[in-house]
Amino acid sequence: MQATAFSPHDHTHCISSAITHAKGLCAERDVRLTPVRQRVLELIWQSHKPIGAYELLASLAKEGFNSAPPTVYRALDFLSEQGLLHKLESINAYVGCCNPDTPHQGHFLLCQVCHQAQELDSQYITLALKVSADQHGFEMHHHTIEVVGTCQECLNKANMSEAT
Amino acid sequence: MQATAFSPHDHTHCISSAITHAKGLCAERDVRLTPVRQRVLELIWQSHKPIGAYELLASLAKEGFNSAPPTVYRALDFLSEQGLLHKLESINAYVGCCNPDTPHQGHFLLCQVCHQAQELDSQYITLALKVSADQHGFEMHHHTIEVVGTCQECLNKANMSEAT
DNA sequence: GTATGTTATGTTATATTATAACAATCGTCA
DNA sequence: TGACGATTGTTATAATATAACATAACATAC
Repeated sequence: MQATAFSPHDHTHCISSAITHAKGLCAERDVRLTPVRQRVLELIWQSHKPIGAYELLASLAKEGFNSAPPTVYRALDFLSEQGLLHKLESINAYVGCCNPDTPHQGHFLLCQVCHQAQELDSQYITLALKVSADQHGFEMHHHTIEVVGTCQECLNKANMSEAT
Repeated sequence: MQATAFSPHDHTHCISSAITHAKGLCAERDVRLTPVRQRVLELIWQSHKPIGAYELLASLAKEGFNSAPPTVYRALDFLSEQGLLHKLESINAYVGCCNPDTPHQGHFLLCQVCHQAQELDSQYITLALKVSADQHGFEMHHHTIEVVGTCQECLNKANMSEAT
């Protein structure tokens, strides 16, 4: 589990390592990380916040890529199938997946102030969901867990400015 | 907690009791459950499945209500503020809230086969989310928990037809 | 009971998010 | 090379949601 989204960190490193990782995975799986797919993944990782499809599309357009909606949605579909990103349903935005090796659905903390997203992978949450589903005889396929609130960094900033 | 959505039950009773309940709550809170708001709530409860805004709008139109999108979205906003319904973010659809007295966010089981939704209120899920949030110093405001899979009824049906 | 402010609704237009459908191109490999 | 599947291009449209401003209904102080 990576837990750095809300903290200062070398994000350039995040991007390049995510891309390297993605290239490796796609090679292994014998699927094609084409230029537009790779660029979309880079743009997603470059953004410090979850990014919407049409914002991606605008960036692609500036860079001379084809810029009709299907282009970006196809890339998002591909990346999603490969587990390289997650869609945040409550805000219709996309984030890179921190751990694309093992299939999973993310659990997310979304900060209302800085709009950054932190992916979690809590065993407890997964277990609690499984227990609830089992109690109802429900067979769980996938899930969406999005917690909206204020991250530690933004809470600190708020406290600082209050103290003055 | 109510756990009947996936099981056969007297749904007419669900609808009327939900409306009676809503009327009481709105009276207590001194807010107005106007005709269009009440009708939207009824339509939501009448539907056995989560229902979309434009489907509601079509029903309202047939009944002679004003039928421009703001009408239904305003009603949905009101009902949501009063805790009388939940929005299922992953499918852009709305369901009546089983327990509008106490403010909460629902946890939902969504069946891929019959498309019904079951609201849960699991203490374990809530606790697991709180623990995860606390670990990250994250102040939780609200959340979206949607589990997609197959409900017991539909699993049974599938097994039955397999057995033949 | 009427002026006034507030809440709710009507109306038009448009923003935002996403997909359908079909044509053209690219890659691969027999 | 030619045939096939995968990918991309292109046009159009579907589906979901909100902005902005006008009008009407309701509440209440005077």
